[in-house]
Amino acid sequence: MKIHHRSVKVLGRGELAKLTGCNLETIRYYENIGVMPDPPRSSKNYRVYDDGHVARLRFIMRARELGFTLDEVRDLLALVDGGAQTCGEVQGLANAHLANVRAKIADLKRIEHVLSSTVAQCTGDDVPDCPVIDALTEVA
Amino acid sequence: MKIHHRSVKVLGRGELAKLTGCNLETIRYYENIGVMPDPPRSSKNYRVYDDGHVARLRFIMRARELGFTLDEVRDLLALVDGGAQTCGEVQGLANAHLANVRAKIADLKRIEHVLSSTVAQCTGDDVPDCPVIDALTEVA
DNA sequence: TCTAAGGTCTGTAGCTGGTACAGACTCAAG
DNA sequence: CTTGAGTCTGTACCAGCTACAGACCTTAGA
Repeated sequence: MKIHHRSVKVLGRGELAKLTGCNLETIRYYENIGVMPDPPRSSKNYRVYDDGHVARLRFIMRARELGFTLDEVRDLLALVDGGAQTCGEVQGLANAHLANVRAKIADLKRIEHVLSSTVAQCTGDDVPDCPVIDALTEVA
Repeated sequence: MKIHHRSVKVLGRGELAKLTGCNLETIRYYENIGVMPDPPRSSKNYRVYDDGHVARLRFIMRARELGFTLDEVRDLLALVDGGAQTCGEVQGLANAHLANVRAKIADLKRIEHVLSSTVAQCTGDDVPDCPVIDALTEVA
């Protein structure tokens, strides 16, 4: 798998995984669900990747790091692949996702508030009475 | 299923669901995974619940609302069931969970920051160039 | 040249936390 | 008696991976 061809490095699946930090099996999964293209195969049916695959996988991984779902990633990629994406369209997707992220933050902050204020009432002693249990048990 | 017995109301699965707001199927799921006990059965094999089941299901639902995983719920219930829980033990579990919640908030805030500052650079025009795509594409 | 270690191939099962549906049975009201 | 609603079971499905079995292939060392 160390073949050079017109300065385009050709990679096996393991090398792509190592290069991108992506899990080996995840690459195959992304191909199955169609966010990564089915790569060409060697004579012995081994997947053969190039720079384009590296770039696309990195794109996907960055989008995932930013919390985009794979469906959202698909939408982003569809725009990019179409070659006719506009800043406005992409901005729309990103803003929709941003709204989700902000909603999750709000949820978690609410949870954090309830938890921390309840735990703050704990004595931490070896006694059975506990404000946390009370909060979970009490009839709202 | 409207039988009264020494002032202990007996409930069917649908009534338990309605009373707690829990999904019907979720109740069975909780029994399968062991966070809810297998209830006694009627002569025709129907599940029969009482006040104790209502209280336990509410406990579970409140813990879930506070973001405890079902594993964490199991731990909380094990302490309560043991009857020998101490405030210190419960506090430990709650604090561990609180740390997870805070970590998630921090992650999401980081994401929110990256996303919002990138989207802010968008013109939103019908042009193909887009700062969001650039951020996802650029070689880090 | 042989062999052993590693990479790759496929399909499939597992994880969390549910949700949903099919087909059989049962119960209550009209 | 019939009809509609409730319940029973097992099973499949969702996201987003991860892991493993068993077969094949490649490469390095002896």
